[in-house]
Amino acid sequence: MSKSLPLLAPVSECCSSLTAEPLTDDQSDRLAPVFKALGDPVRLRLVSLIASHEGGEACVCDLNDAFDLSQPTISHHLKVLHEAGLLDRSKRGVWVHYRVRAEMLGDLAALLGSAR
Amino acid sequence: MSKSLPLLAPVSECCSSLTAEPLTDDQSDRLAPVFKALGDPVRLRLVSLIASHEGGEACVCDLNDAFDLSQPTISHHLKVLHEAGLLDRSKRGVWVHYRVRAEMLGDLAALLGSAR
DNA sequence: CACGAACATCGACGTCTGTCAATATTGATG
DNA sequence: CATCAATATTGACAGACGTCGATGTTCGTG
Repeated sequence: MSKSLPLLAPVSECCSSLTAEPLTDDQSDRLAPVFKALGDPVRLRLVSLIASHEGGEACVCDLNDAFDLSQPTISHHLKVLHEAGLLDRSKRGVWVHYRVRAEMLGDLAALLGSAR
Repeated sequence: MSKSLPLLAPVSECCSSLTAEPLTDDQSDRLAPVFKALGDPVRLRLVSLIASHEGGEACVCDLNDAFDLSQPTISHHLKVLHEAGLLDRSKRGVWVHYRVRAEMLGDLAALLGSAR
């Protein structure tokens, strides 16, 4: 039985280098869903829309208008990004605001940047 | 008609920041397949195995043994990574060696790291 | 040239994913 | 409390994806 990390443990607690030694099965199983979440054009654009929005956060209502997709579809993509640990979610009245988790992106950047 | 970039143009020629301004449709369409390629545990482990292998490259024969998967399956994953621009491929006799394209990983890292 | 080894391609199969319309939930407001 | 607006959930469906066994291709070697 392995000491399991919390579901959304920072990437840095999981693995910090691609080159020092190969990822274990566990590490790649934990890491892959995060990249998979980024591996969709709509979700990538959502992340960039939120990141570039003033205050670093955006309301779902703003995001819906940026796509030619149904509201449930956008909601679905936001859920995927949130569950991957890439977006924080905060409810303010009827509105829901999403914010990019810079720590997570930073960890991913450090991981990818570790290759010579 | 847009000035189309070559299929495997460096990420840096496509977009260098997630926060300066949102990605366009074209940019996210171009970028998403790269992250999608990394969004599979087997492929992530392949990248890390190759990156951490001596000389920064590995022969397919070494990689096959590291997984409990069929040889065609590994070959398929290597193809996906290669076509995403993440791996370079070189044939030496009967052997094929793959090498991580550090430039591509570096570009991705810079992109992800651009979030505050 | 025949054979075997390393790797790729093909075709098939079950599962996962992105999308939608319909519906549910939550909260503000009259 | 009734209603409306914002968002989430559900169920369905087509297409994409990961995997395999079988087969093809390329190259070194006897």
